Amino acid sequence: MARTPTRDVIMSAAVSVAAQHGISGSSMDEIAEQAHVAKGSLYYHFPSKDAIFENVLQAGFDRLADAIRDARSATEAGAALRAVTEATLAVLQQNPARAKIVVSEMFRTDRPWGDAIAPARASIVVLYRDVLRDAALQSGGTPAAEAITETAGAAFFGAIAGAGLEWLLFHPDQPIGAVADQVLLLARC
Amino acid sequence: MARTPTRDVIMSAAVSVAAQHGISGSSMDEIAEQAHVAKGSLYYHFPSKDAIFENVLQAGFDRLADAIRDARSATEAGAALRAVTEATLAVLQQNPARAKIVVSEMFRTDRPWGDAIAPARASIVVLYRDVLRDAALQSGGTPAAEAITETAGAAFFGAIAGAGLEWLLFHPDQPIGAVADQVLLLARC
DNA sequence: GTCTATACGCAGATAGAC
DNA sequence: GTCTATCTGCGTATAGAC
Repeated sequence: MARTPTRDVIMSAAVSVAAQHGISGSSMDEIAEQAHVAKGSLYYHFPSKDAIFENVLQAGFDRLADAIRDARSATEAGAALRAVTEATLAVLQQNPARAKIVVSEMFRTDRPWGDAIAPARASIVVLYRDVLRDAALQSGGTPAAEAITETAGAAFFGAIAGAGLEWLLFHPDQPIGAVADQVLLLARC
Repeated sequence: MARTPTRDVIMSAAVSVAAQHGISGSSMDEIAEQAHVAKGSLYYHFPSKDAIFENVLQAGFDRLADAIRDARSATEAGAALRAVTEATLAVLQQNPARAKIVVSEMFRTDRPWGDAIAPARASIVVLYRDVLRDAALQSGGTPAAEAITETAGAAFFGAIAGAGLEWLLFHPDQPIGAVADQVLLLARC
């Protein structure tokens, strides 16, 4: 079996540690231990602790964006809302540790790496907004697509994230479809 | 004017500092500076840093729960969904610094004070669930109220929180009613 | 590329005067 | 109740051998 590059091992370890203690609460000592490398080696692959988590978040946002795009394009228009919801939940489920970090960093603007990841973050909100716009057009144009803003996109993301974390943290035995039902239930009240 | 008790000054300062740097990133030195007291005085009013934030979060959760209950009971059944949404947004807007902390701690289970605030957190999710159940009964019993679980409550909270933070952080000029519209738009797609 | 050893500052917490 | 002074450990980051 091909050996995983040390750089990736370090990033995985960082995700795992940060899921437990938060990013600020994660020490380079613990990341090194979890990655089975010496602390000094971390600084060969990354210039600083901040750089590690900048890369972690960038990768997490990119993966989420890819999942949304895939679900949106691989689905007939009428079912896009459910497809995107389930695709997002699947990404969260696939790596719950990373999910906790990505979700909790989605609305933090005060990080050293804030400027670097802002575009990736913003594009995710826009993607969710566009999915909602598609659905509005599909259902006869009410509300008007232009009336749907990034704020609604953030609400959609928040709904999936809230349900997803409740699921993974407190009711992990629920099937993913049932969780999606609870999210989409907001769309029917 | 009556002087604010030092204990409250410290808690306000802690909120303000944590909104900028996160809880782990907040130092007792900076909290003391912001509160205009010496660091030693913090330890007269609280036994530890953790204790300060346990109290901050408990108070934040309690205030949110009160707002939800008030909005729910002061409204005729048909408008409860909007009333609760706007009431929640108003709480966030009234103290954005506290809002950031409360929202970001809603789905963290790994804190020293986790057990202490878990009941308050859980009761908020249940409150949102019950508001959704009310709305389902109101609109003719579809879906069945029993089919609406805490997961939907968490989704509802997440939707409001996501929209609210997007609003306060990136589009603070929007009127609160417009933000509520974007949240409730999820309910109409 | 990976290691060990170490420099250096900062954070949480305590002691004790006033 | 509030202050100043101080202890102590931990955390990031660097130096340099292998």
